[in-house]
Amino acid sequence: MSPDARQRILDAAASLLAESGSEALSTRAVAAAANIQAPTLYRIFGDKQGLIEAVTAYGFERYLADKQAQAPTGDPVEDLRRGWDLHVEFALTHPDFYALMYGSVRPGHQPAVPREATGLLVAMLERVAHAGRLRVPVATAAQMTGAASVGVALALIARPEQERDPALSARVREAMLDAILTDPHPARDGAGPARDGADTPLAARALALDAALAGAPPADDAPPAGTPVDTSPDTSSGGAAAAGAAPAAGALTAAETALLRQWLRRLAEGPHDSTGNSRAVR
Amino acid sequence: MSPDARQRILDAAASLLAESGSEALSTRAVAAAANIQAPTLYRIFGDKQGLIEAVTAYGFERYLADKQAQAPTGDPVEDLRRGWDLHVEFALTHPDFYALMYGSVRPGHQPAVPREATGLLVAMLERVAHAGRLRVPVATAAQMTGAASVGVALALIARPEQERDPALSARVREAMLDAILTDPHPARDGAGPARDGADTPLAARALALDAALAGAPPADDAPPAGTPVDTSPDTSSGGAAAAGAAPAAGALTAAETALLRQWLRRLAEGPHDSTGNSRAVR
DNA sequence: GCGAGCCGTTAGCGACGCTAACACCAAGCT
DNA sequence: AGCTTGGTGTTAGCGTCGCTAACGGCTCGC
Repeated sequence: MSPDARQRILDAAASLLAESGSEALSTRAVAAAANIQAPTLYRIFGDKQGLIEAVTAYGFERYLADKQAQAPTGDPVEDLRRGWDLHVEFALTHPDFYALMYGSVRPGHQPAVPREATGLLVAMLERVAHAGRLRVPVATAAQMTGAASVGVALALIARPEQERDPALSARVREAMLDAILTDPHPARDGAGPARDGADTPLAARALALDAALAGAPPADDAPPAGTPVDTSPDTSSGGAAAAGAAPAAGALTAAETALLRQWLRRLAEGPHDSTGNSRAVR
Repeated sequence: MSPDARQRILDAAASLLAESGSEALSTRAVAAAANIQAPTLYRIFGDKQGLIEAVTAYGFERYLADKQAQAPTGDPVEDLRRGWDLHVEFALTHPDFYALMYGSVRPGHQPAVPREATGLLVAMLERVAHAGRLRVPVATAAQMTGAASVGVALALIARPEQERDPALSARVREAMLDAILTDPHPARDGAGPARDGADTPLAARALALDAALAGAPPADDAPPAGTPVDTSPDTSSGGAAAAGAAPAAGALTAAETALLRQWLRRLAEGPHDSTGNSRAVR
């Protein structure tokens, strides 16, 4: 009677969500639409949150599979731009999915899809760093661009369609790129302030070396399943560098490489960290 | 028996929300805590969404009343900075309130508190524009900074407390200010970009960084004391650069810098593979 | 005095997330 | 073959939720 109940449930939930919004996504309605009973749903997904995470991940991956083929450009910065635009485009074309993924925040915990998307973002940024174009550490750039892009997407889908400023996303995107990249962009409106300080080459060089020490940039199609995403800013402390993954720096030991990379990131951060709260990097 | 039922309900709902999170905010629990019956609650607030908007507005205004006295500085840009920080600080000190205000997005409609907060933001930006410091329209700047600050606050709330990067907010804030403000920093002598190639091998990168470090005198052990404090972190650093002596590697001590440079030279002449640095990691 | 409107209370409706308990059925073991 | 075993489907129901109809007592203008 039911060849693949899980898939039927996911399809039913996805169409129910796309058509009637997240408020209509009840377990009863999904079970009725998938023509199964409630206990089967709970046996497969555990509880409603498990269903939600599964259906959001399902929709997200289906969208990525459609669009990911266009990703690889030669320029990693351009890839980063396209990643931003893809993110916002997904939010606008599937607002209910996006609201469920990013727009339902519970203070303690982060669901699965944003973490997965952060992995893709980190992979993109590692390629950018490998090209010597990043002037902040990859983790910092990932946090900044991730937070800003989510904020833009939520702001866009929160207001009615005709009130949305279509240029908002690109403006914030370029502002963030200006903040994390080294080079001034070649061809945009010439009003760019061209404010690369004399310190940026040092930071860029440190980060480029750090990226090289981390190993080759991840391949285009392979999402870094194994690469640890060091969310904590000051961390790593050897976990990444020392444990597995010894990079090609044969001249240094693993412990030395770990300490070296730590220093490189401190170099890239600059002499002092902004803001009154100077407890950023101890 | 009930001098002011509305106020009692609001207080009960606020404490219930602050203590037990948004999931415990049921109309039944609020009614029981306020010692009233369900129909009274619905007569006053209409439905649960009305209660939520009222209680979030209540908490937000109470917070604003506490902090708003410190607002007026002479500099409107500094006021804008404080407004940003106030926003993020509110999100971090009252995460459940904030999650209810900004973190529960329904694709069509925007609740009351964000609209009210946007009004304050627009007022601040109008003063900035009046001072001639804005280079984009006020509405544009409001959308950009509003979206980015909400994204930052939600990103900070979403992850556990010890994983939060305390500098993230300031970094994104300054990036947005750089994007919407006219440049107050005097243009410096623009040393050439001195970019290194896209795929420089590891040795070249090590040497490039070593050369950059050679220009900087080894920093003394107290970096922040001597360096002039600049409010704008990323961009400027004009004080340090204008001091002549190059981008001080203030993040590292003299001994660390020495050992770092030693390692860099070992990296440069070490047995790195001739095939290029494409060593797969995972 | 007296109808009119306001307010609190009781009781309950329909829907929700979730689960115990049982029926069935194919597969493996003695 | 007989029996156990484990997975699957089904029924029925528990406790809670948001929300509301209906009633009774209250004050108040007339």
